[in-house]
Amino acid sequence: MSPKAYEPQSVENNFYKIWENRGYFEVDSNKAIQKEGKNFSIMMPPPNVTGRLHIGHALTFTLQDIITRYKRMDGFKTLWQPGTDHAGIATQNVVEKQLLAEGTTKEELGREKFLERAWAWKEESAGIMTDQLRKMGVTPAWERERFTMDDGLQKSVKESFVHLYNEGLIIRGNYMVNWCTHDGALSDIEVEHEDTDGKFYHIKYPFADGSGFVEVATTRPETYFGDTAVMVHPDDERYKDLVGKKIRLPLLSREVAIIADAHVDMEFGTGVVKVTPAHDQNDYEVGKRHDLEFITVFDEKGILNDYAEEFKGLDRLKAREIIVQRLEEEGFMLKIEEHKHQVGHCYRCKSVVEPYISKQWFLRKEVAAASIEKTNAGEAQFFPPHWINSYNSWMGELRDWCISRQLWWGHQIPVFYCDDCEHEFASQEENPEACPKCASKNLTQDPDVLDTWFSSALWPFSTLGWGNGDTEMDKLFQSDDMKDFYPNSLLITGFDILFFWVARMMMMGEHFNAKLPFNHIYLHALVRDEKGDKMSKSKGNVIDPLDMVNEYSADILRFTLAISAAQGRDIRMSTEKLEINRNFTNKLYNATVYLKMNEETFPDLTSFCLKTDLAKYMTSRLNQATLEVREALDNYKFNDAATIIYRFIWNEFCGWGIELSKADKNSIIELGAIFKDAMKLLHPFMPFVTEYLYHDLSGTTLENDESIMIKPYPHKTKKRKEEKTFELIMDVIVSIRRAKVLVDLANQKINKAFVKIDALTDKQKEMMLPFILKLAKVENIEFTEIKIENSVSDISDLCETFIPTDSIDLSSIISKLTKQDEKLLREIQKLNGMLNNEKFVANAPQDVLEKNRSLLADAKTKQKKVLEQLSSLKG
RNA sequence: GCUCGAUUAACUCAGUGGUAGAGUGCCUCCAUGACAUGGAGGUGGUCAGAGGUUCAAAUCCUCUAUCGAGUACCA
Repeated sequence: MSPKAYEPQSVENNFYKIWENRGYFEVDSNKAIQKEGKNFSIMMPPPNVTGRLHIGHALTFTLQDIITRYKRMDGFKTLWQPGTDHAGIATQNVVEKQLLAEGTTKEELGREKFLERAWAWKEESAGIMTDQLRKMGVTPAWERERFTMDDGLQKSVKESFVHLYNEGLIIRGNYMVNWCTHDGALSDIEVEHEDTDGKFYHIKYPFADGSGFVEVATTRPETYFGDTAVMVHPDDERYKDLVGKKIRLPLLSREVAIIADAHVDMEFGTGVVKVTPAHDQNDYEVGKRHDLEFITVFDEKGILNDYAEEFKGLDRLKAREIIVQRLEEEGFMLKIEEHKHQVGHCYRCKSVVEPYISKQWFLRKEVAAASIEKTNAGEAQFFPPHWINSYNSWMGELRDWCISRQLWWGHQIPVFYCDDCEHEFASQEENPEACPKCASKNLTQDPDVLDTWFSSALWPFSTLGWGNGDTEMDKLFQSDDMKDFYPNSLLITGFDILFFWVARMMMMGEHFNAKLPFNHIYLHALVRDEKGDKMSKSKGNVIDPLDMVNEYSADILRFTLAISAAQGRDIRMSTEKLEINRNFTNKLYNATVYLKMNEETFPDLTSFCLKTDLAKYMTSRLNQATLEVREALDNYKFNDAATIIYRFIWNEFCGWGIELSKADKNSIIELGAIFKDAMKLLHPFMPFVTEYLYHDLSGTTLENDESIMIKPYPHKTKKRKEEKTFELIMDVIVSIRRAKVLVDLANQKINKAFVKIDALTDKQKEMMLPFILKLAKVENIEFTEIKIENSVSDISDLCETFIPTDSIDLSSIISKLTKQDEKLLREIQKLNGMLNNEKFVANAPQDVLEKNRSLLADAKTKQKKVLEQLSSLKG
């Protein structure tokens, strides 16, 4: 006995295991339907091995799976490459926290032991993540799962690094970088600028000769120990004579000169600016222009050094208040203003980021030139297209990318220093034997690791074996992979990592393969809560996708995300939407129940010729839906594709197809075949329920038969001539139902109705009749060419219908209408009485007056309609 | 500051030159043999505002308003 409703929990896990065990997710699972030369590849954006899947993952992987399943069914040799990312800073922080909880630190453990811990954590976390992905029903080629630090990918990172190093595109130098006192050097985009309420400190900078002072304003007074000049604008009349004069820094014995530099904005502040070349990006440039001294005043942890004299040993931020207090005591503080400005924070640990001079490795921006050109020449296409603007504006102002990180977890930089001759060289070997210059065996590897995004940037081709050597060849990748799958057909990811990841893949992919890594780049938006707020742990409005899978089903979550995924628009997630789509799965299930009530099993649509007019009509509509779904999917309009299927199944197939079949039982077996094809259309969106119902209708089981997921996706057939007649049938039925409502006979069977349609053939009439009788609930239909008197009528788009009033008992309707008329008359009289009363009009509040007037108008309109109906019924 | 996006029915949103759409809600009716997680019929919109182009504008152009995002910068 079938259960009353579809039970996803008992289906989903079981089906997934069968699919995976049968290798359906792997490249050649659809060999039987593959067509020569049709290849499709897409790389999974590797989730970080730091935790659990969130709703954004659910969206991105759902969309990727929809396209993958579609392409696989459509005969493409399909690769969806899975994997996880080592996520340097984030993962190291997670492991450090674990150590902290155990009362130890990574320094106590040592680098080697720490890395063992990190690897153990990685194994655990990656396992959790991929299990969660399986719950979503997604189908990447799991046998090829990669990790950004596995053996092969370590090799490809070294390969690319050594290559770029030898080309002079990777350089090392002392530059001003973004420095996090917790996480070390960061790239420009790893700094989040936030509006902050700060203070503007106006400090007295006295002339060294005691002849007065200038007023200098700063937001970071703790940096003044590193001042090596004071500057004014060369055209500033106020300060022209001061240039060249000496300043004695407050509380210090050090003297600095006043210089002129056009960088100064005369309008802002006092027009006099302190210059701290070692702690400010602009001052750094000024320092170089004027050959100033670069004085660093705090160490890598942010602790003030000797230059801060009495404040030495304090954290630079904690010291600020103390310094300000001292300046006040000594009379150097002129005033303190409230000041809104932007302060950079570390995107991982939220510490205040400092501009800091440090020796780091950089990838020179020149590496991106060709990729920018090719993108603009149209070699890769963005969806939605406006993203190319953001891409260009960022690429256009690209700066050298700081790629070294002061971490242990990651790809250690493959550069070695000779302890004897100081020669520096890059090597792919793990432990090079000797210095290539002096043959010394005393070599030291650079202790830093590479920015995580460096290895991610190689992902579209490193996973295809590029630079892997023969590590795991034939298992994780094949020798033809680069030929078959590069460039990747498509990238799907969130717009928030356009710069972090997409841009970097573009430059690296182009540099190493002379082709951009993607043909299409689809950037999806953010998932928000039902009020449109961003989800965050602190707000407590996070929706856990796994909870949704358990509460509803993977199918329902996936369909909800897909039908909401309009290009370039954020998605508002709500339980209401999930419920709507749960109702949809219920509809699918009950349609199947109906079909099976009438037939035991149903053939495939392609295996026989349709006989009934209804099935021919429905197949024509299915064809239209198929056309539109394919068009939508080919353009990554997931919401449109899902909507088209939803409407076809609910409104057309269930709303009309099933209802009409009640007048022609011979059509049911054919409708079942059509429904099975609709399940194929829907399969990429709702893989489980479609698999279940497909087999249920076929009289097979997944256990004993082939899956729907490697059957051909429906193709367009042709539009059928039956559509026209069925449009008439439906119009007549709706028209008669409307007319019945007029005489209060909705849902009741009536004896007779007339239908007036111009130019109808006898054959059409014959085809139409049984459907109209059944669905309009009429005993007799007569086609007419003239208007019928003594009847209620309905004028529709394609027809006019008449229900004769002589054949039905009108007395109850007439008495009901008469009563209504009497009641309305009393109401009108009462309102008229009030409104004709001068005293009432003069004294009643305006709103009461208006309300009564509008009530009167409504009552009059209603009465008019009632009287019209009465007179038409009385004939 | 610059760039991009959004503004369409009560709500959530589709709709890139050709008679304004869907789902939900709302109103009226219905326990009818797939489904009340449902069915039937209906109500509901100066497409943010103002100009312009066009035979024709929600759609293209210009400006304005409001909201959102990114990015740069003021020491």
